[in-house]
Amino acid sequence: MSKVRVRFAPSPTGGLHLGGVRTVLYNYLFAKQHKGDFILRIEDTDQTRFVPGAEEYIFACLKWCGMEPDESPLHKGSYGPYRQSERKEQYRQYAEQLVKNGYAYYAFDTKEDLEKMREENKTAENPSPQYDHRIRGKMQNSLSLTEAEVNDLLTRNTPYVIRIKMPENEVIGFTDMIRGEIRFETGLVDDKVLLKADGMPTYHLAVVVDDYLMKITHAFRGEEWLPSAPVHLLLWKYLGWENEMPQWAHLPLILGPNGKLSKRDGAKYGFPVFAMNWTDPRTNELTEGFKERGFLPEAFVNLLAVLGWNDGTEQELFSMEELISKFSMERVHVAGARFDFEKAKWFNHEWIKKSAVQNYTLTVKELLGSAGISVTDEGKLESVLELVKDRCTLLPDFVQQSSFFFKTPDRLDVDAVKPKWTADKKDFFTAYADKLASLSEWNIPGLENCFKQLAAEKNIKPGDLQLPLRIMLVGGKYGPPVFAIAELLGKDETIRRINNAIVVIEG
RNA sequence: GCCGCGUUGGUCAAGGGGUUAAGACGCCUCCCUUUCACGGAGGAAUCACGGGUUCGAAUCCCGUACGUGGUACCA
Repeated sequence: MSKVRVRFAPSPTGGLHLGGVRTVLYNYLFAKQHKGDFILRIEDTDQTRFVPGAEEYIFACLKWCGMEPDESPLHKGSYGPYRQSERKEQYRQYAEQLVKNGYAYYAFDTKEDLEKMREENKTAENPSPQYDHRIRGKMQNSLSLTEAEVNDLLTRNTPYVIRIKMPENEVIGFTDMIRGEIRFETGLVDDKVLLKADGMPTYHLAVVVDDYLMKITHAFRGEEWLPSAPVHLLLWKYLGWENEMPQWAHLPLILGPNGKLSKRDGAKYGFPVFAMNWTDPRTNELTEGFKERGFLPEAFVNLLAVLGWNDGTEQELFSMEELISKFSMERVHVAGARFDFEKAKWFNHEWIKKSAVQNYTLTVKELLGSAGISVTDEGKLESVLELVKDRCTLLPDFVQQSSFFFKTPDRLDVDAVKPKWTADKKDFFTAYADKLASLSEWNIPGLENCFKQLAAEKNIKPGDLQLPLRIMLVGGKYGPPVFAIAELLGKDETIRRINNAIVVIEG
C-alpha cells in the first residue's frame, strides 16, 4: 500500500475557526498514525477574497496546536508549489482535456445572462434555478452554439468559463469512511464552473487535480462539501484517474448555540471561535482566540478531538500522542456536535491540573507582567503556580490567584473581618506577629502550631482567626491554605502584612 | 422548492435486536475544608414522532416532523 498522504486545504480569507482546526487535527492524527505525510495546501483561487496575513496566521495556529505540516508553502516537499495561485497554469490543460472529451464545455454567459436566467426561471417551487441540463441548451455555450459561432467568440477573446457537463440520468456514489454508502442523481446537480473567466480553477477542479497530482490518499473535509461530491467523483472519472481517487470522509459540522457555529456566535455568547486572535485587516475587527483566552494548546486539541470522536472507553483526556495511536475515522460520530464552552473550560482546567507548571510558567509570567506585577524569582513563581493551579480554569485566572504572592494587596476586604473584629483578636494578631519573628521553623506545621498554641493561650477558637489571617495576607476570601501562603511569603513579608492589616482594620 | 446528511438527558456521548440505557460537562444535595477550589458520595433521561418486521426494537425497515448543509465564475 502506498504511503498515506492527507491534506488540509484552507483558503486564506480570515481566521481559523474551531471546525477548521478540528479538520486539521483529524487529518494530522490520521497521517501520523499511519506514518504518512500531512500536507498544507493553500487554496487561494479566489483572488477577490485574498486577505493579507491570513496565510501566516494559519501557520501560527498550526504551530501553536503542535501540528506542523510535512509539506506546505513553508515546508519543502516534492509536490509543490503548495499555493494554488502558483499552480494556475496546470489547471487549464485538464479543463481543456475535459472539453475535448465531451465532459465539459465553454460557456460565454455574462453575469447578467446568468442573473436573467435565474430571474426568469424562478418560481415558488424552484427559488434557485440551476445552470443544469435542462437550462444549458438555452444558454450561450459550446453545446448550444454552432462550432463556427463558438470559434468566432473565441477568436474575439470573449470571456468564457468551462463548465462540467453533468449527465442527465446517472446515479453515482462512493463510500464515505464515516457515513458509508452515499448516492446522488447526476441530473439534479448543476453544471458547475470548473475554470473561471480569469483562468483560475474553481475549488471543484483544483481539488481534484491537486489531490491527484499530490498523490493524496485520503481526503477529509467538512460535511458542507458532501453536496458537491458528485462533481468531484465525475471529475476523477472523466480525467481517467478513478483508480487513484482518495478515500473520502466528510466530517460532521460543529454547531453553535443555534445552527452552524459562526464567529458571530463567539461575540454574542462570549466565547472564542478562532484558534488565535484574528484582526481583520480591512475592518480592524478583532475576533478572540482560544490561545488568548487562556487555553493550553493541549486542552484545545483534546477538546476538539473529542467533539465528534471518542475511543469507546470512558477516557476523556488524551495527549496528542495518545490521540495519534487511538484515533480512528470509523469512530467519528455522524451527527453534528454542538460546541459547549463550559465543557471546553473543564478540559482546560484538567490540563492545567495535570500539566507540569513549567508548561505555562512563561505565559503566566507575561500575564502577571501585563497586570503590573514583575516576577524575578522564577523558582518562587513555579512554587506558587503549583500551589494554586487547582483553582485556575483559564490561564488568566492565575493573575488573581498568584498576584498577592508578589505584591502586597492594595486593598483588604475589611468588611469580611470588621463585623467580628474584637480587641482580643487584635491582641492575638499582634502577639502572633511577634512570635513569628522568632519562629525557627518557617514551614506550614511550624506556622500552624504556633498559631494554634497562641489561640489556645488567648482562648480564641482557631477557626475564628483563620479568615482574618487570610484577609491580612491575601486581601480577599480566596487562595490556597493560609499557612502555605505564609510559608511562601516568607517571614518578613508575613509579619509586615499582619501588622499593616491590624492598622487598616482598626482604622 | 429541490438535493444531501443527520436525530440517545440542557450539552458531549457509549451502546447497533433481549442492558437497571455507561460515562463526562453543567445543575442540585451532602461529606471534606470554618476562604475559594480540588477530591469524594448521591440526585434528576421510557433513546423526535407514527407505523411496520420480530417472541422481543434505542438498536432493522418505511413514513412524518424537526435540525443542518448545499443549491455562486466562494471555498
